[in-house]
Amino acid sequence: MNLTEHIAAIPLFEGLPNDQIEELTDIVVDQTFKRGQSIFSEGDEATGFYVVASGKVKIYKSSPDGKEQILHIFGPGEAFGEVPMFAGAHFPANADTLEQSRLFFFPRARFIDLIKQEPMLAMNMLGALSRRLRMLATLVDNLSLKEVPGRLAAYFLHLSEADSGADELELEISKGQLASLLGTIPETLSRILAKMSSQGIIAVDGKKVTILDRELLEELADSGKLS
Amino acid sequence: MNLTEHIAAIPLFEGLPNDQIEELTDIVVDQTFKRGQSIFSEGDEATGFYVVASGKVKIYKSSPDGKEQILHIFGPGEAFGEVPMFAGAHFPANADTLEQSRLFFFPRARFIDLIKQEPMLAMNMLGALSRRLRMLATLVDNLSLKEVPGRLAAYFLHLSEADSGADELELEISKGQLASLLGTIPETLSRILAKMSSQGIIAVDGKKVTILDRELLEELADSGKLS
DNA sequence: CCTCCGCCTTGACGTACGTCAAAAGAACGG
DNA sequence: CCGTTCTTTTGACGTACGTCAAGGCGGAGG
Repeated sequence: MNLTEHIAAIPLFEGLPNDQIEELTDIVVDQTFKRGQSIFSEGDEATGFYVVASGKVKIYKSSPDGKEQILHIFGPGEAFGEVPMFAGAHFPANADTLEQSRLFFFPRARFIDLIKQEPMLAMNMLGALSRRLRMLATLVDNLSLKEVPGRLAAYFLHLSEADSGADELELEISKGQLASLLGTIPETLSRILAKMSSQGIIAVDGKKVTILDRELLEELADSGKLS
Repeated sequence: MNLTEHIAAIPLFEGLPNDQIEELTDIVVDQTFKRGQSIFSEGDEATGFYVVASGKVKIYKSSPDGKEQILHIFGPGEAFGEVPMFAGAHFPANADTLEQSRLFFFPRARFIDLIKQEPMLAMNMLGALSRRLRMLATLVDNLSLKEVPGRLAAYFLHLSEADSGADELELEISKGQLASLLGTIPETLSRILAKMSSQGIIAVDGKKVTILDRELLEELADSGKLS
């Protein structure tokens, strides 16, 4: 698979005419990052945005005392860092790789030119941002209206859905990362996993989680309590 | 001021050629809502989006047991409800008026046609969504990394900035609403306001808040503690 | 095979904040 | 001017979850 084919396969660029894909290929910068590397930090000037070709990237905010809240985790085909392209010149959060990753970088000015020419591209970008907004809205919802067991239950159900309703889930991130994504800390997550196991709602084996009682899990996700 | 002038004054439509403004005027629906009325609810099918002409609107999520978390409060000139236009067919949150409000409604299909013709409109929409995304990101940040006093301090500083650094602030929403916006409850907010007053950081008189010690307030906003 | 070093788990403990309850102001209509 | 209702305040109390600290466990490397 050559570069042009990679680009054409990115969902964000779906439905674009071939000459636009070519133009994108012309302006893209192909970059490789090692595991745990910083891609950009909050406040950095944004000169363009990224698409994940392979690997995983976390977007997060961190507090002065080192705690961090993960906002998103992006995998292959997903774009990040577009916000400052349209809203301002600096990144509103940090981005690190979670594993070795290949990223496509699109420089700001040349990309904006393309958008202005191609309405389809603009529509795709609008769609991407809207979905992002929707995810953040549910994150806020979870953080403020549910306690940790509820968030965790919702997360498992979300994973299950993404895997067409499967009962066996594979965590793709470490439990520490998961804790940060849920707005808590590893210790708390660990305790809750133990509790949910002991109640027969799920079974945990390393990174493999099996849903045993979907009913209870759903109840929990709807703000039910773990007794 | 006639309808066309109103429309032309909306930031979202800034820089559009006159014929596009005319087209917008053709498709807009002018609506009036009383205080406390529901505009749409989470899950409702979205047939278009809104712009606030006058009044105030809150966007919020609510939990089964009646608690609510406000995501945004929009005033004159601001748009809301665009997300499902691009990401799906239903609204991801609820919208209620906070006071009597006049809203412009733009039907989905006809508006999308306009976007496809006019890149400037697309760019404006992208800018609006990006700014929204940025706000939500800081909300998540605050909710998970700061305790309530820190969030409140950050909110006051934000208000002050919006008023070019003034020390006298006017709360435009009730304290109950403010509590919900900060992800807490009126009781807690009340106690913290009392504490901040007694420490001479601020003075509170009804809806008027005066910043007495900006230094301390900034320290607090950066995750400092209230002793 | 053993050691080192992340990651995960478990326990004891403190506290910020939510809940429940009651009362005092404000706001509003008759 | 007074009842009704909503908002805000204050107090007593419970608890989910964060902090601190000490092991277990498994992989990587010598």
